[in-house]
Amino acid sequence: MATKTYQIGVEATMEVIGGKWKSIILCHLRQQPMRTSELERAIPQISQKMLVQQLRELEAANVIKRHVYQEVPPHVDYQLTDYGQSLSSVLHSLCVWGESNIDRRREQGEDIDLLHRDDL
Amino acid sequence: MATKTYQIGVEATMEVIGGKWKSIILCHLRQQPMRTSELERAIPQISQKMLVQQLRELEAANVIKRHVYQEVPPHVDYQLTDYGQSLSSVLHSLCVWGESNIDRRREQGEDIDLLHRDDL
DNA sequence: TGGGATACCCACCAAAAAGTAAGTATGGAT
DNA sequence: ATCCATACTTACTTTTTGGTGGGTATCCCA
Repeated sequence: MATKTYQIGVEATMEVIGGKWKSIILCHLRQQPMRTSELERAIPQISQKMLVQQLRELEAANVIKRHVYQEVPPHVDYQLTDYGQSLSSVLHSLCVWGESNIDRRREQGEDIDLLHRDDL
Repeated sequence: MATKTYQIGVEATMEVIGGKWKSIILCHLRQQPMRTSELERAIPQISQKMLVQQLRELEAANVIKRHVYQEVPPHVDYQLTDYGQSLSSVLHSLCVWGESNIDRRREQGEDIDLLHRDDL
């Protein structure tokens, strides 16, 4: 079997949280468990297909856990695993830097808006 | 002019450091200024085209600076701007989490290798 | 005259990621 | 019988990203 080789740690991190949607999903789940429909509302630009696909990949990477409530209509939520919690400070710093980036660009005259700041 | 709207700060961060290569390039530049050929050696999987393209985008985002030495043969290097430096702790935490992710996977029996740890 | 070194740039093509729109399944309420 | 809500799933298309192989420019040196 071939050995998988990384040059530098960040490569492995980006396999887990990289891509257009994963870090956004994780930042939301960092604050509280959320069900599919809540995530759809929190991330209005995402398609249902991408949301489900990204959730499956995050589950496979063991950073989130899918919890099914035995109810009708169906009720499912997603939350960080303990391992996913270990990403919490990384995710927080990603949010905070983005906020400062937005502030800076706004000061330079860009017409730019941020709806939710990360408070925790 | 349309207002650009972000839901959450991490979206803006990922515009700057997202994609397959940008965070890797930045992690290398975090340690010291590097010239094109050094970056090529440090990131052996990247093609010349992608390297140049990503460097241009990082320059446009104002996180790195291109420095031309007036010499023959040509000599150029890239370094973080002051603003790029503000990403330093984010980049470091991305490297460190990746390292722990690799360690964990190795403990679980994966055949996996990491060449360079982030020491600073 | 032409080769070496460095740092590109460009045209073209392939692969991967993402978007769209529709369909499936469950069981309760009307 | 039909509809509702939720949480998917699938087929198909478009967009984005990445790869290949070439070419340009400079000046020195043999």
